[in-house]
Amino acid sequence: MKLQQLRCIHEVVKNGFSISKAAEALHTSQPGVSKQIQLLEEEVGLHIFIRHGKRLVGLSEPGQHVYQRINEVIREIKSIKQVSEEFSQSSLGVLTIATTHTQARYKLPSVVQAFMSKYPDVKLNIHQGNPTQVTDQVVKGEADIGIATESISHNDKLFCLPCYTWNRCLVMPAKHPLAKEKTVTLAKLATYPIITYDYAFTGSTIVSKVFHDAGLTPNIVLTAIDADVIKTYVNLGLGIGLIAQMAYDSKRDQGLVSIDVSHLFPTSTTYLGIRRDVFLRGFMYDFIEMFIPEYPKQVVKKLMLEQENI
Amino acid sequence: MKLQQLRCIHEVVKNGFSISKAAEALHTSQPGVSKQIQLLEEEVGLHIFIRHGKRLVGLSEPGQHVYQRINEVIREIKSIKQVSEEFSQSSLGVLTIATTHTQARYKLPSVVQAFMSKYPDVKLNIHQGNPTQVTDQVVKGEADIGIATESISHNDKLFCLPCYTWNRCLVMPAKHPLAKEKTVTLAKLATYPIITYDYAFTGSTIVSKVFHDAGLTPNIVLTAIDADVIKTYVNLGLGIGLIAQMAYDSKRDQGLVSIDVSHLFPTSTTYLGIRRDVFLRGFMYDFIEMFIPEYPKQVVKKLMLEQENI
DNA sequence: GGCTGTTACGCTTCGCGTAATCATG
DNA sequence: CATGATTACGCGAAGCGTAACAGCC
Repeated sequence: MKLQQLRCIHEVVKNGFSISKAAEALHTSQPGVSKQIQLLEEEVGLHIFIRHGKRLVGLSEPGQHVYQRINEVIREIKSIKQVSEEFSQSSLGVLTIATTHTQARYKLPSVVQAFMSKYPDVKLNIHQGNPTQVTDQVVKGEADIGIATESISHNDKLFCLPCYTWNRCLVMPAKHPLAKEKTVTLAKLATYPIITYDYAFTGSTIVSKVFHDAGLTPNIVLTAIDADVIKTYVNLGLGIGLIAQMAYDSKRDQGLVSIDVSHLFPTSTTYLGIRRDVFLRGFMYDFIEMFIPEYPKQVVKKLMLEQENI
Repeated sequence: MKLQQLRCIHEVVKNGFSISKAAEALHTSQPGVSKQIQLLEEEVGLHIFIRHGKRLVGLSEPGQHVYQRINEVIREIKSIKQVSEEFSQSSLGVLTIATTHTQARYKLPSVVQAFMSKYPDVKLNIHQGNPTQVTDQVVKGEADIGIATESISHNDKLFCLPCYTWNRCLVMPAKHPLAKEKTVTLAKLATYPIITYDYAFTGSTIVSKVFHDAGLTPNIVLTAIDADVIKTYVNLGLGIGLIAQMAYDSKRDQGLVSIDVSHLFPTSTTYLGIRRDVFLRGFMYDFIEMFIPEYPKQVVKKLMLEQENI
């Protein structure tokens, strides 16, 4: 068994079962990839891919198991390279952060700026997605650090640090009738058309649970992945926005007013998650400390060790 | 980077930093291994091994990190082969059980016998060790299944199933003064010389904790890894044995009497542990069911899935 | 017929084995 | 001087690229 064979399979799956694309990604020829896959399939004695004629269309059942392992192998290999980069004193490197729009837009910019000036040779990637995607990317090793709320802390493979707590607020045009009210109740809120995050009502998230427990059905007229889009539609008068507190800025969001609704919903906690078993480069620890000063390298290391064996 | 290079490093470390031994284990030549290691070290740009002259004597600090990753890679590769063996309908295979002497001697024999007659082509290995070693072997992938008490369930990487509960008993020669007592107290027990398991008093195990909490210091005169050895010395009159209930057999252990002391110690639970992220072959599920009929394949799978994301 | 994967073939490289050399205790 | 690691060298295999061929939509 050769590493190259595993890389081939990995890339083929990643590229939607296209051998040609995989070959390109691997900087090699199409026939080479084809051959390697066949060799591995021959060696393990089973078809990893499902083929329609000559075209690959999916993973066979054993193939799915094999692919899981291969993914882990590729991750570890990447990790080995990180170790080498770290110890060869190289200031070069890559840091990939997976996070939600709210973080990327309102919390990270200052941190990112500081980080980039301290580590000019580190390439910084920010992958955006909903909390589930963020968790996934970190688990798969596609991102080094994930920053998101709630669900990221529900995964065994991840080590999570609570960063800060926050709650929600409403945003609406200044002339909106609700803007004059002193206190908003859940019942009243449910009578207005609401625009909010699209993942807030998929699965059993906090917001949907609160309404459900109160026996109310909110009138969600529109959902979006990020607060900027939500605010845009709020400005158009399509509804009132239910967003994270930190996504409202009275200066920037002229024409909109915000009403705190932290009495209606439990506070949420934003977590930073990393894979437990991954090698962390110095600058990764540093990024964490820049983001949350309470967690310098030594503290993070200690916390991770403590969790390793209960 | 080549798999063979990783295998070389893995074997060299496993064989006490001997390139010659590693070469033998890999069925290849000494120079070949030497070369591959150099190539990898060159590629990652750092020395993985510490050398005294030409002899390898240990892992450098970066080397330790690298070695951890390599270990995982090797494990995954092994796992891929297991997948292939499983799906190619092969009845061939290897099942390695890590367990303590008590299990191996008193609980497993009937299970092993049944397993071997059902799967004559599966090679069965039993690794013996103390609970810590058992846990380690499963974590490292050197064993597929670990069966031990307590500490095995304290590891994040392992999925554990409670098997049964048990407690302790005393064994002593029939003519021993304590044999006439109706009930043994902890205080009285502490006045006699005791022979017990050697790991029962390392770390914060249940037995040592019970004595400590009572403000007593037991008089441990001798410790051994297994109950058979303990009983041998008890027979010689060197002390009374404190062993697991299931390790006493009134027929086999003629000349010894046992006194139940389950009122003095909390019950212990024996767990069966497997790595969460490993591929389990059909016969492995079957072994688990043979050992604990309450856990057939479907139940085990369901429990593992439930634990994956809380 | 355009896209995509497989087969064919030749070149180059790389891994591995043997033998010789070197360092160390 | 004996053990164990490195260097040297030659053979054979394997990976890869180009080109030609074959199945689908």
